[in-house]
Amino acid sequence: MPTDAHATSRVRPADELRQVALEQFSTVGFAATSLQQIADHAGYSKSSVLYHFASKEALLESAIGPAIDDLEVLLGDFVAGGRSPEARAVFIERFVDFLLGNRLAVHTFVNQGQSLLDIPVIQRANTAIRGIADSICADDATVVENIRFGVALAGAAYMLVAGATFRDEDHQFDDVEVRAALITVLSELLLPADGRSTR
Amino acid sequence: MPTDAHATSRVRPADELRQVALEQFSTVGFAATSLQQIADHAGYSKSSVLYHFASKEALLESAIGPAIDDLEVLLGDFVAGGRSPEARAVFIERFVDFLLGNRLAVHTFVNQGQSLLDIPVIQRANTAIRGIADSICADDATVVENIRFGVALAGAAYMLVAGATFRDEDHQFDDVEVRAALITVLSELLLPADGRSTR
DNA sequence: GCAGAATCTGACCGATCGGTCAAGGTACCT
DNA sequence: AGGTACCTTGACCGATCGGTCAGATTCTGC
Repeated sequence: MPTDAHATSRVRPADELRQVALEQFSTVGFAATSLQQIADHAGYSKSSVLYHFASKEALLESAIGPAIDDLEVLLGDFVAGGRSPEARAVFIERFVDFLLGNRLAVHTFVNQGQSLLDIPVIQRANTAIRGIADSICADDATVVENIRFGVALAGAAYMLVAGATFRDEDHQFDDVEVRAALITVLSELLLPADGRSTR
Repeated sequence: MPTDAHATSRVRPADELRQVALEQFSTVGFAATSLQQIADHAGYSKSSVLYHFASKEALLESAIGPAIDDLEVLLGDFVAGGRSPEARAVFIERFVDFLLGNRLAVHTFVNQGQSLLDIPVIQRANTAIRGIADSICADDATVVENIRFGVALAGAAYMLVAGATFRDEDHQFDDVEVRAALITVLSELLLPADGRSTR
């Protein structure tokens, strides 16, 4: 018997499963999310999930892989360009847009990147993050610089998903406001300011 | 038998298990950590773990409960005191010391606080965090203010544990340096600065 | 209409999960 | 020696885990 729960759905099943899985992975955690839960949320059976994706790991890879691709492009462009304050400003804006456009994926590998080190796509993500850190902070960067960078990136990533937990339902932020605020705060942190050295 | 006056006192099993469990919970995740893993790491059997703690949840509660107690005291003192820049500066310093002294517990409920909402001690932690946010940010705080606060706290918490992942083995930070750097960065974010409003 | 590919599903597998229980070990008390 | 309170453990339980597989169903090109 066909279940018309998703019979009329024109969304491709694989995409739908990716989205549901990403929501679970980012909020509940990869290990804590079972294939059965993903299947239930998406309206499929567990077997169907494993038909579209060879394994739970492959599903994770498929869900956050594109975001890592974007991040690597972002990193490449930044490394190719200069490290002037102007270039940094452009990078910050693009980086915030990246965070907003891939918030679930970002939250997943930022929060769980250290516990999933044996998964290839996570290794790719960690490498990219380290690359960005190396690019922003010179080799002779001070501890303060490294802390500043880590606080900025991790804090920004956290605010996009978990931060919503601490807001009332009717006090949720507007994405446009969040974008502007994140750019402001990250600029304060990562751009040279009067009387402060960034390297 | 409570009193053991021998010079070399054995480590109490419950404390040892708490420590091992906390290391696992903070790095691998609560759901992803099995009682068997904890038992193996501590050199006990799974049954012994469940002898000292009624359940996996009770073990979590026992492991991060004291940190939440400290956080609540910290919050209470700050609320009782003023919100002057000087009071904020004192709070920031105490907060950083709290983070350094409870880094594993903090990392656990900051990163997983949203996925463990049904556990009492986690609810307590979330309430405390929200209380701190309300105290630092006035009701009429701008979006930028909220973002700044969230980035600061989440970023700082993340840097203490996960941040170590992105450092080479022989380039680890010194705690004294980290303390000073965190105070610097958090002060930049949360204290009123020239030409910028904090509320 | 029909063949074949694509999709979906329930039954099933070995492993592991959190948790229970009774038996045994050990140290100190009288 | 017995008693007893504390500690540790293996055997065991039902449930669920990720994953396999054969078969039923739907879709598509001819």
